[in-house]
Amino acid sequence: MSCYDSSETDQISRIRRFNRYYTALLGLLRSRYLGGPVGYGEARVLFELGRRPGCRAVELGRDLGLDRGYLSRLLASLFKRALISKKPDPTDLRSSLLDLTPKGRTVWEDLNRHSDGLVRSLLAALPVREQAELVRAMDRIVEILESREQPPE
Amino acid sequence: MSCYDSSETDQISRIRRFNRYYTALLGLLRSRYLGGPVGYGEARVLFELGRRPGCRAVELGRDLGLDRGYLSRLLASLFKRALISKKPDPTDLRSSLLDLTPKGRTVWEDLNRHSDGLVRSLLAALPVREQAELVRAMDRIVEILESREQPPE
DNA sequence: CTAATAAGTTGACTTTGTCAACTTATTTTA
DNA sequence: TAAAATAAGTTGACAAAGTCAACTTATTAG
Repeated sequence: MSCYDSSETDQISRIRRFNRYYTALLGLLRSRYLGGPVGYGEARVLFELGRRPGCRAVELGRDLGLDRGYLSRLLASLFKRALISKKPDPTDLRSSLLDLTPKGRTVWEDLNRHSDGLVRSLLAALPVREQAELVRAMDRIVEILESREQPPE
Repeated sequence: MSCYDSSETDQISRIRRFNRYYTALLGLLRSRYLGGPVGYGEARVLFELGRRPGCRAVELGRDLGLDRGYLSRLLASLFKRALISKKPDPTDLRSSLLDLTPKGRTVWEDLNRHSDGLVRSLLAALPVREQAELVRAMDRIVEILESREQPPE
C-alpha cells in the first residue's frame, strides 16, 4: 500500500473519518445555540424561511429534511410567538405562504450574526493561506457532491 | 466583488453554505440507521469503542461529546444487551475498562459494513477523478482544522 | 487529614424526531 | 365529470436524544 493509496477501501475510510470529524464540529457549533431565543429546529426553519420568503411548508420540509408533523409543530410554535406570518396560497387552499414577521426578521438577523461569529472565530484560528484553502476545499466538495446524478433520496 | 472574492464575509458565507450542505448529507446518512439493531447514539459508542478497546467511559464521552448521564445510560443499555463488557480499572476504582463482547464485535462489524456501504454508494455516483478529488479535499479540511491552536472547546 | 475534584449513576425533565390517522383540497383517470 | 388517488397540513401518541443537577464513591491536592 503506497503513500497515495487510493483503493476504494482507503477512500471510504477517509471519507468516514471526515464524517466523524465534521459531525463533531457541527455538534460543537450546534451546541452554541443552546439557551438561545429559539431551539435549533426552529432556528433552521427561520433561517431557511429568511432565505426563501413566501415559500410553503412543504418546500421547507423538503429542503430541511423534516417530518411533516414535526415541521407543522415548529411552524405553529413560531407562529404563536409572532415570528412568522401566513397568508393564503391563492393557487392551493391547503397551503399557506409563509414569511418572517418584522420580529422574526430581527431574530433571523440575530441568528445569522451568531452563526457568522462562530464561523469567524473558527477562521480566525487559522493562517490566512489556510483560510483560503479551507474555503476552496469546501466549495469543491459541495460542487462535486452536487454533480451526482442521483443524490441519495 | 471579483469572481475570486475572498473577503471575510464571503468566506464565512461559503463555510456556512458548506455546513448546511453537509448537515443535510450527514442527516441523510444518519437516517439510514433507523430501525437498526442499535440506535444512533449506541452505534456511535459501539463504533468508538471498537476503535479503542479497553477505554474508559470518560474518554468515550470526551471524544464523542456526550453528556455523562446520557453516556452512562447508553453504556448500561449496551451492557444489558451483552454488547460490551466491563472489567475493573486497576488504577481507578471509580472507572471500568470497557470492551466489545464477541457479540458486540459482530454488531460493530455489521455497523461498519453498513456505513461503508452508504459511503460506497455515494462514491459510486461520481467519476473516478472526482472521487479522488473529493477525498483529497476532505483530508485537507481535517488537516487544516486540526492545525488550529485552540480548537473551540 | 481535609477539601476539592473526578467518574459514574440516577431522576426528572426538555427537545427532537417518528409514525399513523385524520381532514381538507387538488389532481388523475376511467 | 364522478370516483379514486394523491398531496398539504394537523393532531395524538410515542420514542429517541439530549440536558441538568443531585448524589455516591474514589482519587488527588493542599
